[in-house]
Parts: sequence; C-alpha cells; structure tokens
Amino acid sequence: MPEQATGPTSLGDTELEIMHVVWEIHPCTVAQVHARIAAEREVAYTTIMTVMGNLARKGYLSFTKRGKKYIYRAERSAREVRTGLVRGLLQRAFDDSPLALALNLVREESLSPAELAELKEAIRRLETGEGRHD
Amino acid sequence: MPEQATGPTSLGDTELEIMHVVWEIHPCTVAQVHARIAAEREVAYTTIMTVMGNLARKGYLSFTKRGKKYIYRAERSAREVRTGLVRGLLQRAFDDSPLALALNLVREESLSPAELAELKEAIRRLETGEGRHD
DNA sequence: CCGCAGTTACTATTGACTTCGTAGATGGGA
DNA sequence: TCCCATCTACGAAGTCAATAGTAACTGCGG
Repeated sequence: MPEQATGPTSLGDTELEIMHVVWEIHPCTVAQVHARIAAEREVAYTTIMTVMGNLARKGYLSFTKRGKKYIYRAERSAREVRTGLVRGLLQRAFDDSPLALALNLVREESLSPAELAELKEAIRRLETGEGRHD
Repeated sequence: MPEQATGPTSLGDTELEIMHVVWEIHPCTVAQVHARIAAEREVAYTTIMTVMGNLARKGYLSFTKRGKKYIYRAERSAREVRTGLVRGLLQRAFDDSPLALALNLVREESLSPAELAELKEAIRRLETGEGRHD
C-alpha cells in the first residue's frame, strides 16, 4: 500500500493552501477561495473546486448547498492540522522527540532576540502552570 | 506543472527511512539497508534498491562500485535534511515563522520539565552568544 | 571452466495529488 | 418566461512515491 503521507491522512500543498484560506474567511465559497489563491498564482477555478471536494470527502471541510452555490466550512481547526503535521515531522525526522525539533529550531532558524524572549516567556508560563493566554 | 512536494526537493517516507539507516551505518550496501529495514517491516530487496537509486539520482546518496556490489554514501547530512524538512513545514503551515512552530511545540507536545529546562538552557546559550557545543 | 547465489537493471502497477476541460444544472434579471 | 452568466459534476491526464517482479550480470567456489 502506497503511503507517502506526512501524517495520518496528510494534506498536499494545494490542499493545505486552500485550508488556510478557509480558516481565514471561514464560511466561504469556492469562488472566494479561488479569487484569493488566483491572486498569487495562476490556477483554474475547477482545480480549486476539485480539491475542495476532495477535502470535504476526507473530512477536512463540510458544505451546505445554498441556492446554486455551496458554502464550505472547516471541519478541522488550524491548530489540529498543524499539530498533525508537526507530529508527522517528529516521527519522520526527529525520532519522535519534540525537544530535538525545538532545539533544531532555536539553533538553526535564527530567531530574533525578541522571539527568543517570547519563547522563554512561553516556557516559563508552562513551568509555572499558568494557563495559556493567546 | 504538478508539484506535490513538501519542500524544495522533499523526501518520501521510505526515502527518509533509508536515509536514516545510511546516516547510521554510513558507507553501506543495499543489502545492509534492506536487512535493517526488513527487521521492522516487510519490504522487498528491490524496493530498497529502487529507492536508493532514486536518492542517488536526486543527489542525496552517491555510490561507488566495488566488485559486484555498490557502496553507498550519504551526500547530505542528517542536519541538512532535517533543516530542509523543517523549512518546508514552516512554509506550508506556520507562515514561515519559526517562533510559531516553537510555541506550538512547547504548548502542544508536552515536554517534560527536564526538556523544558534543556530548551531554556539552549536559548540562554544563544542569547549570551556562546558558541554551540554539540 | 561452470554454475549458483547474490546484485543490479529495467519495467510495471498502484495510489495520491494536482491540474483543468467540457458538459450540464441553476437561478436571477430583462 | 427565457437567457446567460455562474456554478457544479464528471472525469481525464500527468507527475511522483512506493512497491515489487523479472531479467541480466557477476564473481567466487568447486
């Protein structure tokens, strides 16, 4: 069985690109998603439609018919999907060690002093048991 | 032009699995890699061979013929590849923000107190300008 | 020298993702 | 009501990773 997945049921580039738009606009139509993506690269309306249909089939999106157009809604949050992608990467390349990935990040991705401070602050809050406050 | 890559030149699951073995054994043969992977899951010798050939074609491995067998060597370090994978994930799902990924990690992946401490220590070393010391 | 065991070369298949064209359905405005 | 602009349905084609079977080659042991 072929399984090129990055995670359980991984998303391709276009699929993820579309999810980002849906997360942003939330209840939205194919036309809205297409308009947004077509602003950045050339892509056919039908391509967006097909991929959104696939995403609905996979459970990432749902839709309701309204008049002649379909209104799509995200069925999985950005956080859920991101976490899944991170888990996939951890498994594939970091021996399931979040720490290893975190260390790689701070060492290789040149965070700014402000970002380092923010990260430290987040760690401190975790350590002191404070709830998150986005 | 189809382009389903996760990154610049992304690696599939099996490809990455093989790279891990090659990094570990370093100069190694197809037979060695196959033995190692077959210990964990059923896979044909020829499958490993094909994938290693692909990896060589992509520049991730190189080989020299010695007698009737080929000796493979890694052309890209684990660090390089991991960094590439991280970059791909950042681009695909974290708006190119290493900080966002790092925050997600510490918040969602339940690091142990010891790990949090280690991460903080790594950050401190970076901030104080100490060279890394793996 | 010969042949078997092990290796590589070549090719085919399957499934996933991406892409898009064509045809058909729909509904609001003239 | 009727038309057309818009939207969906269907499906075909291309690429790529993964898998593996078969054929061809090679070198050592007898």
